[in-house]
Parts: sequence; C-alpha cells; structure tokens
Amino acid sequence: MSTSRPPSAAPPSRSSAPSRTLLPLADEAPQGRADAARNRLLLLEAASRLVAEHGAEHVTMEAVAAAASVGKGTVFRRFGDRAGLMLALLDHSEREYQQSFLSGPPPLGPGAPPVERLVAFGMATLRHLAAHIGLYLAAEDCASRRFSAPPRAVRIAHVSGLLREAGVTGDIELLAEGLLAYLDTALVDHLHNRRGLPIERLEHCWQDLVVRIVGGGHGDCC
Amino acid sequence: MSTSRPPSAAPPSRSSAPSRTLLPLADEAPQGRADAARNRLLLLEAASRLVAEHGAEHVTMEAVAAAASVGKGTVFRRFGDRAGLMLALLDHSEREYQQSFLSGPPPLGPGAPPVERLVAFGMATLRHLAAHIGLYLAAEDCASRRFSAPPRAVRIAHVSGLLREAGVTGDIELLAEGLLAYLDTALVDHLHNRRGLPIERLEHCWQDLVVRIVGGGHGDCC
DNA sequence: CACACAAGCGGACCGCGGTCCATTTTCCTT
DNA sequence: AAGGAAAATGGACCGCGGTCCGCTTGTGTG
Repeated sequence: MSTSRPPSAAPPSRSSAPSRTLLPLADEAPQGRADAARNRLLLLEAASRLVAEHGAEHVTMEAVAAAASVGKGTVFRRFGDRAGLMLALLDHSEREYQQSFLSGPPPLGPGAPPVERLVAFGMATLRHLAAHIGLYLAAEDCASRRFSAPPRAVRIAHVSGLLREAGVTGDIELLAEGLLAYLDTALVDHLHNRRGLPIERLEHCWQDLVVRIVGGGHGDCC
Repeated sequence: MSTSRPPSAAPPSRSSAPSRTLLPLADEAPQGRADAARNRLLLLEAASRLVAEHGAEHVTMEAVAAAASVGKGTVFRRFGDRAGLMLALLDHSEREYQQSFLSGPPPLGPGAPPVERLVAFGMATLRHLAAHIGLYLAAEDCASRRFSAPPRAVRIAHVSGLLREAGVTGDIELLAEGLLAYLDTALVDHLHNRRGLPIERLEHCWQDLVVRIVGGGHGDCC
C-alpha cells in the first residue's frame, strides 16, 4: 500500500472520479486508455441498474462486476472501493445540488441575504439527502469516510462563508461543523426513515436552529 | 433469526448486557449457567487486554475468542456482534458517566440551573468521548448502530429535559438531536484526532452553541 | 444416583470487501 | 508494420464478521 505506485493517473483510489477540484467530477475519463473508459461506463451503468433494482445496500461489488461482464478487480481499480463507486453514482446529482447553492438563483444562490441562503441551503440539503439517502449511506458507511469526501468540504466552506457574511462572531469553523452535523446523512435517515418524522419538521427545526445561532451572533437584538 | 427461540435469557443479542433499563448494565450474569458466566468474564477480560494492547480497531473477534480459549461462536452468542462486545467493554465507564449527570453533584447533576448543567454536560461528554474514542468508534461503526444503542437515548432524554427546564420553546426533541449531533463520536474523532483541534476548543464552541440556542429560546434578552 | 433435556459450545462454513499478480491489451515510437 | 512498455484485466486469494448445527456439559427432577 506504500511501496511502488505508478506515477500518475489512478493511484490507490478512483481514477478520474471525485478529486480534481472540490466539486467531484466523474463522468468523463479525460486521460487513460480507451478500454478503461469503456469499462467505467459499463460499470456505472450496471451499478446504477442494480441499485435501482435492489437498493444500494444490497448491491455487492461482485454483482456489479458480473453485471458489467468485468472482473472484480476492475471494479476496485476503477473506483477504489465500495464507497468510491457509490460516490461516483452520486456525482451527477451532487454536482447539480452543489451548483444550485454555489451559483444558482436566490434565495439558494448568491443574491439573497446570508440568513435566507442558509435556511434555503438546509432545506435543499435535507431534500437532496432524502432523495438519495441509500446511496449516501452506502457512500459513507465505514467509519469516517464521510469526513474525507469532497462533498462535505464544500458544504463546510459554504456554511462557514454564509455565517461570516451574516456577521456571526466566534468560532465560525466549528459553528459550521455543528450546524452541518444536524444535516448528517445517518441522522437524517434515522429521524426521517426510521422514526418517521416528516422532512418538513426537520426543515422547520433547521430554520429555528439557524435563526438562533445567527440571530444571537451579531448582537443587533439588544 | 425468527423461527424458534428459547423463552428467555439470551435472544439474538447480548445475554445480560445493556438493555435492562435505559442505563446499560452488564457485569453480572444474574441467570444462566455457571460456565456461561465464567466464559463471559474470560471474554471480557481477554477483550479488554487485547484492546489495551492493540487498540479496539485492530482487535478481531477470533482473536478475542482465541485469547479467552473459547470458540468463536461463543463470543457471538454472548455479545451478539462486535458492537455488542465493545459496548459491554464500555459499560463500566458509561455507567459512571451517566450517573455523573443524572444524579451526581452540580453543576453536572441536579441542583444547578439548566443552562449550566447543559454546558457541563457537553464538557463531560466531550472528555468522556475523547477518553474512550476507540471503543465508541468500534461500538458504532456500522451504519446506524449509534442511534439504536441505549446510551444515545439517555443523552437525548437528558438534553431534552434540560432544554425544557431552561424554558426553551419550539421543537425541543429535534433541537436536542441537533445539539447532540455536535457531540457525535465520529465528528469528535474527526475534529480532535484527525484534524488536531484541542478538546478545549470543542468545549468552548459547545458553550457558545448552548448559549445561542437556549439564550434565544426564552426571550429574556430583549 | 441416574437420567433427560435444555443451555452452551466450537469450529466448519458462508458472503463480502479488498488485494495481488501473471497475463493480455492498448497505444506510442520508430 | 513491428516492437515494446505501460496500463488494464480478471479471478484466485485473504481476512473478518457472522451463522449453523452436531456434539458436550451443566442442572433440575424422580
């Protein structure tokens, strides 16, 4: 795992998957051999079908390999591990979601006051998460994969920025972590899917949380 | 897993481990055969030693079984699964920790104003977590084991109660979940052990968080 | 004390994630 | 077109968590 490694392209993990910038980009295989790119597409297609059919949690790597008529080793070479494959499957919608709050129309995107953007961000995130919960759970299952993945970094940066814009004082970075913890995949799954709380209730509480934290932060109330 | 099961004692999971009340209690094996109780002790002792030697993350179930001179099946019969074993190892300190805020001296225990208790609770939790992080991570590794375990229920109830006492209005239950999310095992591990933030900084931000959330809740500032 | 039966035991077995490496394929160079 | 090296492949292999089931052992009963 640390001895000799090819100079570029596909180190331990994904080959052209999420890691270029902060926003993961996966679809194309800009460099590399033709058969590799073709197999990647075959695999994504097969995986997508299997996930749609049986749910992400029941899709094994071997099944994906078989469905794509490809060796098991190839799946791991292309995507690093199970989480990497799931992340690649999420790439499309994750990018759309990210762009919606990074450069989309207000109140989610730039143009609205930061508090409104923050509230809208939570709503969008909760809904995005709920829509793809299976894949996100599978992409974050083991330990602290969820903290190293690019999506989280983007969200942290975004929330931090909005808090700062909103004039919040204090440990912005940790405050952002704290806020974002409320939007944790497993927590949302637990509250919404296991305990049955409607998303609207989670959204409402998010709004409350934001108002309390931001509202108390720049002291314009006393 | 649902066909025929003995009438009492040890269903699928732990035999006499956490589940009696909300506070897990594990040590004794009140009912059951003598050799079972002896093996349970052997196993706990062996597991404890191995964890101390190699860290919880590197201790395999087979190794524990071997170290206790016992069959692998016995480990699973006694503790259900890996998480159950880790939880059993945590039982002692978890009980001490729980009692410290449920019935200990102020400001952690009853007697102090709720906001102070809440702040003290966060400090205690952060320190408790940091002290046993390896075991907690191992006890919560897979998916949403962390939401079903008794410890979490106790903490939620406690935080909810304090919020209510503090006169906070709104969706108390969800606010409690949100606050507690900041004290999530994996998050604390990430911030403290991976990113190197000192516990004091986490504590300070917890205090900030509590003040913002509670302070804005009963409107005595405007 | 003998007996019967449930409770307990252990290790073979399974499935899955992940690794390794001998072989094959692609593509660049001449 | 030929050659060769890097890149890619695939499936045997490993370790670990978890299950199963035939055998052993402790314990209450007559």
